[in-house]
Amino acid sequence: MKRPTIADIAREAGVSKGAVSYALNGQPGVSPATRERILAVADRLNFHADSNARALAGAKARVVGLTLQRPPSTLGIEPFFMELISGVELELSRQSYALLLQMAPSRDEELAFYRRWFSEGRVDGVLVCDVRTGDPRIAVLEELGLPAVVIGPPDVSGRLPSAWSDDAQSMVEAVEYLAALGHRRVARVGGIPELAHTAIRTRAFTEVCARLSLAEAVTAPTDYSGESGARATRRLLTATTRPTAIIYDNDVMAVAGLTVAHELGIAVPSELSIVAWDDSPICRLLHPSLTALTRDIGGYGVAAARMLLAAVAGAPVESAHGAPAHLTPRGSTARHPAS
Amino acid sequence: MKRPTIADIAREAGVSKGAVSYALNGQPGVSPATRERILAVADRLNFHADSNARALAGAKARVVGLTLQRPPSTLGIEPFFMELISGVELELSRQSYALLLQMAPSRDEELAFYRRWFSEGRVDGVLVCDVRTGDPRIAVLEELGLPAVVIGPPDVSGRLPSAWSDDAQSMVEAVEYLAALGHRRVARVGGIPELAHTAIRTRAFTEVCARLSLAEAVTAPTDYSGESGARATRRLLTATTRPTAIIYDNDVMAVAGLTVAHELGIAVPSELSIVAWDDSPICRLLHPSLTALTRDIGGYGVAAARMLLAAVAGAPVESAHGAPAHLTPRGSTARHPAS
DNA sequence: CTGAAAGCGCTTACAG
DNA sequence: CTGAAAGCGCTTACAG
Repeated sequence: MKRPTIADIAREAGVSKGAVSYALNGQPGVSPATRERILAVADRLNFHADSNARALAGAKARVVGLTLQRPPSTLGIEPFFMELISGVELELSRQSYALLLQMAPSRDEELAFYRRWFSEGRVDGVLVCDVRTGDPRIAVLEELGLPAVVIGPPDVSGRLPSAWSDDAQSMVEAVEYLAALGHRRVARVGGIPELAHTAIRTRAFTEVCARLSLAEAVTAPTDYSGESGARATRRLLTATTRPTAIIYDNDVMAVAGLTVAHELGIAVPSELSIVAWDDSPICRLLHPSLTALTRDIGGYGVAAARMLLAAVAGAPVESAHGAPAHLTPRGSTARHPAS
Repeated sequence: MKRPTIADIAREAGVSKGAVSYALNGQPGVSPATRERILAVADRLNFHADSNARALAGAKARVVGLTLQRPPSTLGIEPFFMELISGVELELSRQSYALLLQMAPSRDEELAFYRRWFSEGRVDGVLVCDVRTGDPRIAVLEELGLPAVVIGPPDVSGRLPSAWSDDAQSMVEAVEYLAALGHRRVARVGGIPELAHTAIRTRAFTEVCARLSLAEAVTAPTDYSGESGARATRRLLTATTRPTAIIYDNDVMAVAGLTVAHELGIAVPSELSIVAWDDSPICRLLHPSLTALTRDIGGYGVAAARMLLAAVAGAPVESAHGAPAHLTPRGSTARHPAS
């Protein structure tokens, strides 16, 4: 099937190719009558400008890139990223942009993809996830001058704008809630320690526990997988003095934690309270349903995409703070000692 | 930052642009010595050919597209698709291809994306998911002549090659297993009825139940969400004669079903056996762990991507059958009446 | 084996 | 307001 070009349209409409381009892109330079005639022909021929030709001629590629670092063996993507991508897509579609998705086995390869995309002129900008302290990607992106938005805390995003919310505040809310329920030994099953937002949560957790004079605030590190969450929970619950409440850095691990408690014969919530950071349908479906720190993850995606497209368009873009995760109390938390 | 072009390389290496192109693409037309010199320069300048220019000049865009139909409100992507996408990416990366991911609110918009991608010259081919009987996308893709591979049963893929496995056989395996455990009233919480593979499973379920003289084989339709799975389970378990075993068309609904059973005070597996179609880490983590129909979803993605790239390269491609899902017995199934 | 040139389908100054 | 032309960075016949 032959695709129509602006030359076809120009011929049909009896104008020059330049006029067609101006009309199609809403640029001045053609009279309203001519414009309308051109658009009618384009519509009739079901014309869509070749994106390669447009990009080559200096217009935007109308594509942004997103890389996800994950070992090649890992199957699937965490719920967090699924929601994030949904949100990103929502905003991109709205502005007729497409998303190039790339899984990278390592941080180095992630960097290589950014460089390659830049060299190949494939993307107009990129989204950056899972930022670590001193993440080399920030400097490289700044150096390349490729528009980019960081989905993560602003203090590690360098001069790049970031979209995130205040994790420290949410952590304080969760711990204060547990303390108000009478818990004195609160533990945490944390995310990947190297990630910047994990560090922020850890610091906040330690500080608020100290401020409330709770027992030593233990954070068990994990890789975010259900398996590692289960292992960490087992270790915490079989220690000599076990915690009466555990905060999990994601919902997958909280589900695993609930199962481990069952398995050890520890009743939730009467003997153990559980809080999941990030809410998901499964938190509501379980029995007991999980108390969660709820946030609009898709909203992060929408915001980040919007900021990125603004940056691509050359507008000055500032970091945006979304609403912090807020506590949604459900059946997995209760007073301690349970009354 | 200025990106190097083949002109820069040609100048540095003291050859023509044509020679650079031939050398870079492994084409004949340059002597080994010249080729090596050119490649060395390209490497030193960290050169990557502009993909827009390449595609415009008639080479491949090195991008394939994948659309996912989902209502705009839906957050997240089902585990099945995450695994599938992981597999697709794995193979695409291997061949230096990128993936354009697009969520479409409706079937019509999905079609519009295919057409647009084709017109814009954005993709070399597309992957097609969630095929229905008489799906209009098949005919459109055949008409456009855009290389495409269907991830779904071959009997609805028209002349397009498909990657899938025999769902009927797996369904038979699951029902025979339950019958062997003594179950006579087996129900099913099925997926979206319009999808071709759902229809195949439903037919197989009905047939095998009849063959084994089991009670009327009821399939409750759902939209694959945990919520709809929970509702369907509640209905089945509160009917006058309730089933003693339920097969769920995905893991999310099986988890929801287990929770509903708990909630109604029906013990799993002693009073109710549960089988999940598609296995996932959560099936193993739950208590009891879920008996599942396990299949290599990522493998479908790998196979489909490989077939698509072969088709893009102009090779004849035949539909491929992967290994069918096989039963992985775990704690959620037992003899009935439980001994 | 190599070089010079046309052409892919656009966009965008530049003249009229 | 419009047309003719250059140019984006490649690939690929076509001559030498």
